[in-house]
Amino acid sequence: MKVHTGMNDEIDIYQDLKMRLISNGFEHGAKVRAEELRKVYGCSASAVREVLFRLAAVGLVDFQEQKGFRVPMRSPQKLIELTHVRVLLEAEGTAMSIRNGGVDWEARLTAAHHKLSHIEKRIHATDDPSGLIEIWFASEKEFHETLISACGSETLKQMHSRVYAQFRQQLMVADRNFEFISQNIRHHADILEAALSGDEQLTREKIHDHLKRHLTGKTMGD
Amino acid sequence: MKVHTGMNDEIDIYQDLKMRLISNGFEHGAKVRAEELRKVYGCSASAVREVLFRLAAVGLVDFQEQKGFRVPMRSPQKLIELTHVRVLLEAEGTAMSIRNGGVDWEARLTAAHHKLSHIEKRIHATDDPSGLIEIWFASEKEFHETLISACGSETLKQMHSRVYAQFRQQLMVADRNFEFISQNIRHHADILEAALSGDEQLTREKIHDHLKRHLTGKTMGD
DNA sequence: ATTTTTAAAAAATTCGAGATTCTTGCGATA
DNA sequence: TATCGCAAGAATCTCGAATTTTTTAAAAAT
Repeated sequence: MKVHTGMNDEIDIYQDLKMRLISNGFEHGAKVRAEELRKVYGCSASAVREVLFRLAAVGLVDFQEQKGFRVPMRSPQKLIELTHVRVLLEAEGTAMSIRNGGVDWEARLTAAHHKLSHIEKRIHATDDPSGLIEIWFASEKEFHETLISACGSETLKQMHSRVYAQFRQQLMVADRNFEFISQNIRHHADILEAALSGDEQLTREKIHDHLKRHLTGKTMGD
Repeated sequence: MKVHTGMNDEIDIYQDLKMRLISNGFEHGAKVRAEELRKVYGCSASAVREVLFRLAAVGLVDFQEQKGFRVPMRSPQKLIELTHVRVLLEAEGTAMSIRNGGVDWEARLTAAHHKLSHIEKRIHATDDPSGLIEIWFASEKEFHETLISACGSETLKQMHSRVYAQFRQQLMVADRNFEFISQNIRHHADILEAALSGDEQLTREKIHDHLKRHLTGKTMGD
């Protein structure tokens, strides 16, 4: 039997750092020093270094020879680019899912939407949604991943996963009032409806509509 | 003054390994042991390990926790998936280049095509094109990268670069007779012509036509 | 004969110290 | 006063040994 020592495995370090990076637990543009994180995780600098390399692979930290690691800067331009590629992949993947998915996929999509919708209504109803943000993040991710889950292309899914993570990282998540939430409820319902109707083109449009406010360069609010 | 010691910098290791991986210098599915490559490059295993992590970022090696690195297996399915995503990104990027590129881009594209066309004609004319393969690879890459070079999205270009490398890795390059070359000459010319005409939709189709034989699951020959 | 256990070998990972490279601040020179 | 050079300090990178995990092989048990 394994004893819980308080030390963390590398996977935990990876997941923990990934979460911190995506949920803006670091200042954008700040250095990420392996030597400092070493103390936090109770391991050597090399171990952290490796994890950082793996995170750089996903694009969540930037790596530069002899300069170490940095949290990517936030920029309207980058958000636009990521949104653009995300829509491209997500619309294509969803269209493929519609063709290949069948009842099983429709069931999973409905389930994912049900959960997401539930959270969003709770957020919409309350004054202080801060405690629900984490759950909402997870549900949103699951819904959008379910959309493309039956596309049949691991390559496309991996690609989407990377873009999605970087997209998230570019958004500001701190102290916002979730004004967009009622709009989002509508969007997600529209996407679900279009997908279940089997109308590929309509679904593509709904996905595009859902994300198009991030293509203007004006919004950094979610 | 620096003395040439025969030791290689990490960047050299990276480039060298990348080339070996793309040009099928390893057996597919084979393990890539840092401990073995250490001797080849005259450095420690950790240094190689880091390089391998960076290559795993591009998808040229697979990494698994506690299992080390492996050359990705070749499979018709994977080639189809990579081709699909590649067409998606390349068609989109080229369409954007057509909109944003201007004369400068057209000039660069014409130049890239000129070089590529030159090589392809030489290959078409000779009996033993083996000495020209490397140059052809580089020219083909440059042409396709030039297509999307004016798209204005670093994100899209990076994504494409990854997919392109993996796509290449999936192809068999050994001892083939370049029967496809005359077909390719036509394809590349068609793409150039469509792009210069400013017809986005036509260009998308020509790019798709160029790569569609890899979408059938029957071709592994280039 | 097949499965399970156990032990040895091999491989992958971690570690901390030493080497290298970059950054910073002070002083010399123009 | 501004620019350049230099040195001290800090950060990054490299290394080979030590540790942990996986794999292999042989022996024991069913």
